[in-house]
Amino acid sequence: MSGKNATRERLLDATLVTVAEHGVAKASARTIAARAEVNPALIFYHFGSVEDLLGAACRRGAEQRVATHRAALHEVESFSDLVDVARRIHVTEREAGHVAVLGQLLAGTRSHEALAGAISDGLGVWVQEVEAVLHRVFSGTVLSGVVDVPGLAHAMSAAFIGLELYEGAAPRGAERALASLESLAGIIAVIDDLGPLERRVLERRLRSVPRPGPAGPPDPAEGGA
Amino acid sequence: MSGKNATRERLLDATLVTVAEHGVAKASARTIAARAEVNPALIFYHFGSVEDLLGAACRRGAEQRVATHRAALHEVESFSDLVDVARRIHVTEREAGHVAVLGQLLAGTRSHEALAGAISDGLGVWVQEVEAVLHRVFSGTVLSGVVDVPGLAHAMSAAFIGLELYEGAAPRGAERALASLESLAGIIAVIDDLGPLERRVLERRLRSVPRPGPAGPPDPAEGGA
DNA sequence: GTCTATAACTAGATAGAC
DNA sequence: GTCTATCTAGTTATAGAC
Repeated sequence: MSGKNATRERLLDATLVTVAEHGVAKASARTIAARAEVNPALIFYHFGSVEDLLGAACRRGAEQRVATHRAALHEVESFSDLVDVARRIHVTEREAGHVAVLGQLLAGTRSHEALAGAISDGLGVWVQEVEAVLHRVFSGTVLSGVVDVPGLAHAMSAAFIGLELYEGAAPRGAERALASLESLAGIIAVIDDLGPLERRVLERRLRSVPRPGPAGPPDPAEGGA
Repeated sequence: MSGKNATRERLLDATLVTVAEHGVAKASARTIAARAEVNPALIFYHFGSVEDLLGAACRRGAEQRVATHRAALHEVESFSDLVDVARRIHVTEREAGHVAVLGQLLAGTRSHEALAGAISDGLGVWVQEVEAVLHRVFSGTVLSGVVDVPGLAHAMSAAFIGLELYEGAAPRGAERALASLESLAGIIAVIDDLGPLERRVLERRLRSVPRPGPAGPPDPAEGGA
């Protein structure tokens, strides 16, 4: 596993770094190859096209980043914990621009439609992890069964990516956005810590809220993995 | 005001359409000029560079889209209304990809850093509108004063842009994300409709939640307009 | 004020040498 | 399996005609 794999790995890593640092617009065969210190033609030899390389790097990157934070995510037990971990992930990934890679590729999908599948898969890795966390966070609370957890996992993942892109243009605004989530976490904590009496009242009232329906079929692209 | 302005307008409109339909990657001087049925050189004559044209189109587009939905936003009186309007905006803008333009340019910022100012301004137009709506929605509720409204306006705007980008790769996922917000709106409605007794209890408990601090300085870029 | 012609460069992709 | 040389097409931008 020296020759071929080494070049492949170098190219995949170089792609992620290039997209993270300079955006998908500058992620050409030449710039990526230069960063990998490899001949540009090898991109087409190993991956067929720049687009396919981007797709492969996307899946790899999502796995890598989620793996980095999986331990922290597994320790989340409350919504406050979640906001806390979100902030730490934000800080960790901000500098390197790792999460923004998904945003970059998401934007690139409009011109390179074949990327959609890879991106959907990459996003799925995050969504799945977030969903598991949310299930844990809401189980046993008054909100269990009322909140559409899988849907919320999608919403939070999309929102986080929006935030990471936002960061690039208006860091102060992104910071304030994240800070506001902390006040939300505080509110949810209060609701969750109500006494048994108030809790009973709230539970009864919440029955009027329409329950989330079944999931429905997934996106065509994200079926695979 | 026939000649010059007509060409300028044509170019601005063509830019928005091109970015919305094919993404910022395909928004070259040639493709934009072709869509405007104008000579590519006129872009450099009127705007100096493609980047500056993108910036000008961004500000214009933000104003245009917010103006389209301003009336609906002004009628929002509750969180359920807001989710409802958000969904209608989503449906209206989805096809044309108008909101995703901001996402596209946000992604483009990493390679064209001079764009940051224009994008921050464009985002500011949305954030300001959302902030006004949120103030109205939360005023008089138990959550008034507890929620960091300006921060939340930033967060919701960023989240919405993330969602519109998401739509491009995984429409089904974006749909589920939006649907989950409706269950959240239902929960907030319940909390807001509590009887005076429970309301009093909740209010007292919420005092323990740290109040949002003052705003702090805005982003360097979004100071101007 | 408007546009043509063109320069200087970079893109993706391939054929074929080694 | 790896890389050089090269082709075609598309990129920004400008100089100068009208």
